[in-house]
Amino acid sequence: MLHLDLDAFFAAVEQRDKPSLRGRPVVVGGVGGRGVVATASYEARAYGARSAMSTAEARKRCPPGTAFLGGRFAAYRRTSDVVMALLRDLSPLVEPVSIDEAYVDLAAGGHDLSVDGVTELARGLKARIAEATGGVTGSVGIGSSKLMAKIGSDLQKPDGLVVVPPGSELEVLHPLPVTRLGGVGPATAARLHQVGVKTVGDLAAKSLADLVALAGKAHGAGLYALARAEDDRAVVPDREAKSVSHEETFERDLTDLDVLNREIDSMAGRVGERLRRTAVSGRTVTLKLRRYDFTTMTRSQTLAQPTDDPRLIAATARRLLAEAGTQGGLRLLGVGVSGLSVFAQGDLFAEDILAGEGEPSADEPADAEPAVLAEPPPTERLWWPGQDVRHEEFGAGWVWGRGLGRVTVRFEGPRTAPGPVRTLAADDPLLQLADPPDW
DNA sequence: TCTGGGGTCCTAGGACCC
DNA sequence: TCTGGGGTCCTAGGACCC
Repeated sequence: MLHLDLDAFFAAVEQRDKPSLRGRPVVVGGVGGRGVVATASYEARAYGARSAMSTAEARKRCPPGTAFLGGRFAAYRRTSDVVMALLRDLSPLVEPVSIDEAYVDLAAGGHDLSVDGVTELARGLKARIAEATGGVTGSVGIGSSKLMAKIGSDLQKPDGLVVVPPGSELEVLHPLPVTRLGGVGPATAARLHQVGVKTVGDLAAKSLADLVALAGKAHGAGLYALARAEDDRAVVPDREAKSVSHEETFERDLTDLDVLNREIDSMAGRVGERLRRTAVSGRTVTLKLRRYDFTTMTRSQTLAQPTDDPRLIAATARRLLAEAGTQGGLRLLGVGVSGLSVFAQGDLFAEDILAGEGEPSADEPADAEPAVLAEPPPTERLWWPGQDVRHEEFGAGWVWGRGLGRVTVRFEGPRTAPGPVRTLAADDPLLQLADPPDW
């Protein structure tokens, strides 16, 4: 198993693209009054800037001339894609953990798995990454499991390369602080320290029953196994998303319900757009709120049918906010959808709910009547339920598979104008189903 | 000018069902 | 005529990760 972790990734991309930033402290993250640091370059870390620190604190620590940047995620995404493609040249089993981190199952790539073999392979990979990205470096760890690969990549940052030879796992693992294990955060670390556990070796001396009592059933059993370097977690290349959400911390706490409701509409719009882009819908709408005193709560409601309709998501979230109240002011609101499935049921149904529940027109812009901006293009494609079809592939329509012998085509206007829904029978000529699958 | 934003997984209680 | 027992779904919160 190989683990790759790109070094100070966002800051490294900025330094690559802006030569004037090279060799200087760079901090990427929120630059507003309530921002936090996403990535600090190694030069900025020398002054004590760290990820997750408030940007205000980082400004105090870093000298004049430090660059504080808001971040250019499209550039980071492009660079990440280049790196992930290099990893996929090594093996079909690549699991991106985040934009700057991935596991690679080298065994599935048919490589020489000797220590010398994988060391050479990693050297070549690092060189290709630096070349293809214009100088972004990564730290590589290789071992007999995800655990050991990740521990290895962490051992020699930045620009590191550590191979943990099979058989030496416990030797490497046991002297390390427990906090190096994934899943041991501040809360678990504090509890472990209370019972005298500081290193992974200390952890390995605890009984399974002790750890389950301390950390719960699943977590306790997980710690027990990791302390023994027992880890058979597989590389999973394509994880399906389980939820989609958007949240926002305001520059100043907000109290006005009208203002907050407009924020909800905007966030529901973004969530709905992302659901549609990935051709999924969800049944559970969750409102997250953080009050003036940083207390955080969630309120959720599960609908009878999955939806991707921003209006229904917003109406549900608004109701949850009205029930929760805004007393004292809110510093954050978030809107999320979970319980995802691959088909969109019932935008007609959603219309019914919106129309049937009180003040619909008060919530709706005056020009809400759906606009058909374009007829569907003459199709040369076969569509069937469940098929993943991208917007640009067929112009103005969206296709949703329902698996019930019909296909819903949604005609989309500009981003702000949801279109009507037309349900087509399986034999509708629009679909040109030459060879209908067995629905 | 304390404390982001996007996620995942787990736990626990109550409702409900057979 | 003391108190069953699983299973699933829903909701809320917490811990954790990058």
